[in-house]
Amino acid sequence: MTPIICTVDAALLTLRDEGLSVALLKREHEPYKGVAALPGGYIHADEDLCAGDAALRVLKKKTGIDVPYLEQLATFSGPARDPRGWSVSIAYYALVPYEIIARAAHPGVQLAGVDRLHTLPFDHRAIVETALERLRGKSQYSSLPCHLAGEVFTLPQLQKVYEALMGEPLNKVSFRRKMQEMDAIEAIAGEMEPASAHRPAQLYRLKQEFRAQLRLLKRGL
Amino acid sequence: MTPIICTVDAALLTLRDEGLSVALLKREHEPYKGVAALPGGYIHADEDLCAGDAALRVLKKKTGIDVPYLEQLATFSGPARDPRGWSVSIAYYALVPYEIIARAAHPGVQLAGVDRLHTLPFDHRAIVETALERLRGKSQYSSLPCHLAGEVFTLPQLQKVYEALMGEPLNKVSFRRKMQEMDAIEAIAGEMEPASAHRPAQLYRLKQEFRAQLRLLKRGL
DNA sequence: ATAATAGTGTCTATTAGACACTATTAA
DNA sequence: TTAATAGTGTCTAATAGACACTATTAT
Repeated sequence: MTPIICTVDAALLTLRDEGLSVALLKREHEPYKGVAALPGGYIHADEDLCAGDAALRVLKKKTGIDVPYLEQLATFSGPARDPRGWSVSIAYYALVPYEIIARAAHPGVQLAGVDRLHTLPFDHRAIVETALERLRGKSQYSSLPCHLAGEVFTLPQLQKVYEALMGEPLNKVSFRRKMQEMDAIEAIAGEMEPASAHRPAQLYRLKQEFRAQLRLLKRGL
Repeated sequence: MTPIICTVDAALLTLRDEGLSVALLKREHEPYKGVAALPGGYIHADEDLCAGDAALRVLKKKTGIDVPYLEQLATFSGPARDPRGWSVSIAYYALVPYEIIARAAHPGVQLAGVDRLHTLPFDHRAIVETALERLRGKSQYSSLPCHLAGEVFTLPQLQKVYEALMGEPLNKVSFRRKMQEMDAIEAIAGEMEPASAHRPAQLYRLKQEFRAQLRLLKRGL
């Protein structure tokens, strides 16, 4: 009896001007050697303390990035998804502000717009779709999108992030009321865009205690 | 290098008068032989088409029940959760109307109220807690609780199910408006409780198309 | 001053909840 | 008829959105 193959895969998502994008890497080994795919790899039973650690290790090794937000997505499994045999992939998604990718990503990391994805090997397409569903769903009623907005951000910037994820414009007054009610971000003394010909916006950051845990709204946006 | 142990575990949840309960079974083998635990077992690479199939197979075999609603919960993993070695458990939760359990469950199936759980082996406690969080969270804005309400049910019964899950009384008018807006259940010609000394209630059932897929509300209950 | 965007006050529309009323059954 | 619960109409409260206004910057 051949053992089951245990791997992790991660959809590393970021928001650029071109829209939401996912990080792809050319595979170094068979199967699908040379094909762009999600970063992934075997669980190392001798060093990983859980599958999430394996995902962090793989992401750091293959993309160069210490991802600030990682969440388990779902586990994909079956006899046919990997040509090597019956396999389990514990899939994660990571949210990373684009500024971190621009600064730290390995040269081989490609960003592909999620709305015009080429075919991906294995069931990586399904993993990306599931990640988008999760991200868009949780954006309706949580602080999750803050993780795409950068270390510090203004409310107009954050609103644009939410709008990009929800796919529709939001009311400015309502958005600000909701952000206040959510109580997940805090103003920083100091302002931004002093080089711009208009009133500068207040800077905010995600409160420390909500970097790992989400803050939920009683009623959505 | 020892291979990673791949298993599935399931929290089979049902709603009785005593409240939300989870199905436990005395373990037939080591480790923890004789201890009450969640139904679970190895993935069988030669017969299971995915981990969800393994969960259905294990539940049918060990509890006697063909569960009508099964959803993947999360995957638990690590070197210490199982004394046999580095292991992965793909955890599921099942929702089953109590009438089905009363009719079909094997004699060995115990139901334990989730609010006064004894210690459970492995990380089964964490699995149950995660299932409850998921169930209660989704109950706020989806048709999920309908799966605990039986094959056919009345609106007052369904409201009691939602109230049990949300832990608070709901406004009758608002609840009915939301159920109508959700459009996941349909009235059945015929009525119920003709043996009762009051006006009989209209019977409803979950629409066919929402047995496998959830229906979501734009704004929660 | 003007242009540009940030931020807020306030009115209106929508949605949720309270409450009371009618409906239908058995005894 | 009464008692009991189902189901609904309608008023009030709470929430969300529209819109306009003030604020602050560079030119």
